[in-house]
Amino acid sequence: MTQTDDRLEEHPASSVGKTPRLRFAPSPTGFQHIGGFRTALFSWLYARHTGGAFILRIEDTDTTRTIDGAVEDLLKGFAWFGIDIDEGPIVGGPFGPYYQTQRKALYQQYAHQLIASGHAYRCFCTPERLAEVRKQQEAQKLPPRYDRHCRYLSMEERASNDAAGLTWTVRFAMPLDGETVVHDELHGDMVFQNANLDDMIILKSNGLAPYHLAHLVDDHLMDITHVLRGEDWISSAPLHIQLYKALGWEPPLIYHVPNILGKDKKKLSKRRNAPSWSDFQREGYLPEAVLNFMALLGWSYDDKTEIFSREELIRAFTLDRVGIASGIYDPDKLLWMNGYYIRQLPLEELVQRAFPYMERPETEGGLPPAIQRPLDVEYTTRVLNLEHERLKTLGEVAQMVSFFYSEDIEYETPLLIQKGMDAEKTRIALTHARDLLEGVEAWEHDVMEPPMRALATELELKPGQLFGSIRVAISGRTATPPLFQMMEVLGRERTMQRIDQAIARLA
RNA sequence: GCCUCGUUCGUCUAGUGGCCUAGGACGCCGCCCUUUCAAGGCGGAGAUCACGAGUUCGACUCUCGUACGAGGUACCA
Repeated sequence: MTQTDDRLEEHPASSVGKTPRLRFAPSPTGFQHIGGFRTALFSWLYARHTGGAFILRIEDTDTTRTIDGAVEDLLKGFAWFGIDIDEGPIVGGPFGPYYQTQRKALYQQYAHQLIASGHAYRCFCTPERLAEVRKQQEAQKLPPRYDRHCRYLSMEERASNDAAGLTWTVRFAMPLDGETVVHDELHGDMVFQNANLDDMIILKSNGLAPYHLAHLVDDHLMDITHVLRGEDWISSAPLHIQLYKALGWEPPLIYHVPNILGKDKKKLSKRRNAPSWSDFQREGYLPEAVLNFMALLGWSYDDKTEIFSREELIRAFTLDRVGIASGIYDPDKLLWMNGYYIRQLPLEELVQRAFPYMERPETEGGLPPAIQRPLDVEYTTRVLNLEHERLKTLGEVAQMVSFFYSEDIEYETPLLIQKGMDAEKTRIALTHARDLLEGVEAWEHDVMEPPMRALATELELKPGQLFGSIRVAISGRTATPPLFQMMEVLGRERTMQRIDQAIARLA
């Protein structure tokens, strides 16, 4: 037998050569962070790359932790990123339902099948007893594991427990010796000694299945070919392999993708250190930029390309280029990439996309107050044209352009006085500038600039000294777009008014 | 503690035995452009490829060990 044949045998026929079907299966216990979306993105990209299907399944079997609105938030996030779902809640599909709580009977059926075949058993231990066992094991520095008490119960004992009305769970009877090999497409073979493995619960006393059984039954029934999940699942993979074996099913191809870590090098967590998709949206990140950034977290195309549109990503994405080492999420690089994407936006589109951020009420998100509404599209286009390459997020737009819209600008008077100047010299310089501008025939930046430069020379000032004062006078700040373009957009009347106000301040 | 996975510039990464005196990007620094701030251009610092053995004519690339980090160790996913 050739080596190729061996590999084929390792890889179940059910998953090789078939149209790929990949799923993302989150539990609705909170918002989904960038790490979760990244894993979903890889599955989606591969499905789109191959013409396969992307399925969303909600793993809501832990009813105590389910949070209202989590699924809606997730769906909105997918929509924001442009990740479309072929089968799942709302869209439906031939393998539904796509909520695990609605598939309860299925898990029970297979749990009982496993009991019947001797691969699982009923466990009557109370949580109290389990806690006690664990405590003792810890005291003896033994690995905490179920002591398999109920695995060896006699028929009579089970009958009497039933008669006493004791509740029970179902546990998987792990092989006591030998080893389990988990074949992972990214990591290769991972070998586990069965003696180190636990008899895990595969059916809870409330009749619902925990992840281990539920996801596996669903993946099989939904004909999933490739399973991508976080590497934090590696340690339970041998259980899953044994489960597949006991059920007589071929496992799908398994890919444990690296986790995304926070600055603290800990796994990104919903409650601790991870932003949600809506945080990015609120702060004015472009979904295509965040998508591009996420794709590069644990995947790379080559040694230089890193800007990918959604379509380019689909074309370029393959699973063999997914990495195995977890990486730290770097907000600085995302910020840079977002600025890059903003700069690439056609001006009209920037205006359109920046509008919501300029119009939003000041109470929202603790961001700067809205500027006067309704906004004039033509005027705003001219304003944003000047700020375009200065923007890193859309969220900072309102703040940056506010002086173009408000009648009263605020600043500290000393800001007007440039290096090497004093109040009187500044006042005189501004007065000269005022008079010159008054007589300018066309209010256009390239018309105003030459005489103003000449004025600076005449007054024996450096351009920066004269222009710096005017800059503060008309904007109230020291960092702005180019002065004369700013004046042109601001208009003659307002510019003159502000210079007059500055002169008055210095008097 | 035990089990498992991982380890290339601060960060994301390229690299599959000789193309590597290790390439790109973000960030950082400098110069140029310039009325400010950006953007852009150019250049720089920054990795003894975690460490130690071994295999080999030759190792970032293969093997083993060690260290460190992370994940798991629930009737959570």
